[in-house]
Amino acid sequence: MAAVDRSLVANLPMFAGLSPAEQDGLLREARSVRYTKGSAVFDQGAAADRFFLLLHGHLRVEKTTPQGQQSVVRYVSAGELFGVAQAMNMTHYPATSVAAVDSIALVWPSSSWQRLIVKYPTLAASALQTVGSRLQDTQARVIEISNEQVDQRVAHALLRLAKQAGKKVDAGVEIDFPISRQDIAEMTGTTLHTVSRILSAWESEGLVEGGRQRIVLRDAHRLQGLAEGEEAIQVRRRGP
Amino acid sequence: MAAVDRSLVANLPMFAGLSPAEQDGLLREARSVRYTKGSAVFDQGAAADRFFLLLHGHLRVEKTTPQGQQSVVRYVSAGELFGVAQAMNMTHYPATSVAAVDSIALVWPSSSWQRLIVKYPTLAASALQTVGSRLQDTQARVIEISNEQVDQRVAHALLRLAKQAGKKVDAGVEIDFPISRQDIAEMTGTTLHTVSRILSAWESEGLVEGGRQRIVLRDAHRLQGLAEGEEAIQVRRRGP
DNA sequence: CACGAAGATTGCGCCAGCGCAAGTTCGCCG
DNA sequence: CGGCGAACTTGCGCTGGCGCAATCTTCGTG
Repeated sequence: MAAVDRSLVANLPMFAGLSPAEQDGLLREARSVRYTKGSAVFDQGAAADRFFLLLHGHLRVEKTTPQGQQSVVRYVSAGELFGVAQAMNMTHYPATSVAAVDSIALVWPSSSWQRLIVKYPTLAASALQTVGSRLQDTQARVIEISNEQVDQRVAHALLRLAKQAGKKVDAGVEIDFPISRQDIAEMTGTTLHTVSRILSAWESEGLVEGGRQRIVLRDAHRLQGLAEGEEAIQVRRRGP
Repeated sequence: MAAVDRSLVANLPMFAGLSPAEQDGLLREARSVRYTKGSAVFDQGAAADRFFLLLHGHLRVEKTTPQGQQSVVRYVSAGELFGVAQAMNMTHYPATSVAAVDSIALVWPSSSWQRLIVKYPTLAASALQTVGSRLQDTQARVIEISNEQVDQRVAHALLRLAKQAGKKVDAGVEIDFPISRQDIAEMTGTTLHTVSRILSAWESEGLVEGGRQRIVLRDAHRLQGLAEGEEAIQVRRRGP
């Protein structure tokens, strides 16, 4: 747990409004922790005694119902605040966060939150903005799931993932962490089987390229079209 | 636009941490505005130049996609902050708010937000909490829509509405504002037809009592059971 | 290098719930 | 008080996509 270097965070919006001295002050209260792929940063229902800033890696946030149904709520990318349950007056984490790849996060004790937001008002603003944009995303998802066909939703999900964690490769844009068909199903409110069928179809059309826990978008533009409701290139009906 | 009496708001959590003098100070910057049933408090896409506290009434918040699909995002009840888009760094309102009944709200200019949260830190905390619990609700909805059957979702929606805006009447608990089958359909991601069928079935079982834009829950307990996945009392299959 | 386990694919049958369409009731307004 | 429109109800047929189940592929591990 060496001191965290300012340069790692100085260009994040959250730190932008702070002087170097303030940045150091805020960092001094944090520890830096590594999480290996597959390990949980915190579990749904656990006491919300810490909050985090992801420095490196990707997390999958998932929620399980009392009946055992699981859903992927979102993915967290580097630079994002997360685990701020305490700030919303919740005593326990509402979901589980799992490292999708080896990751590093800054960790503060929740008990410092009140004191810190007084000292560094940017923090409250950042939190509000983080939570706000998450709310927007989630509402967008509700509307998608309510109004769109499964293939449109999968297209939307892939495009969003690519935007958030896309890495340019020869073949197109690859999603930069391992993600299974099951994960995509849980993001889009469908089943692993249906996702698999859809991706297979798209693969044979050259829209995407799949692999085990791997997806490359080869034609983001046509996917965008699908997401917006254009008919897939498919069995053509007999015309009049 | 008479001065707002402190007594109207003193018992709201948002004002609880403030001295009477501070309460007055905050109120002095607000105007009180009436909205007649059916009128819009603000429109989706409009500049977010004001934020609000609902004093009396109920609002329906709805969102329309570019393709024209509409969804009911939530209902706002008295005592809640709303229209705080500006606080999340959004320049425009992401949804439309319509008065479901004649309503009264306190209105502050968004431009004062920054100054006010410095002067009254409770305000930032309230906003964060408001947005946070909204996020929780919305995520819960995603999971419901993803994993539950339509009748379960409708049951959940009714129970939530009753909890939030239920009025005790002889026959049970009535939802305290006009709400159409269409509205419920838009909340649960289904069609008006399906909602109508479900409510008719429930009515004939004595679970609810309906009317034009009116719903009374007669047996919240059994509805709760349905919401949690118990089989409806229905055509019994031949046993083995 | 062989094996096991997790992930992915694919065929088949079925049904919840949507779309369409026709009718009914309610409440309001002239 | 009568007529109109909005809200609601209901029947019918069709289909998207789910559930099940069997098989294949890939990767990690001993």
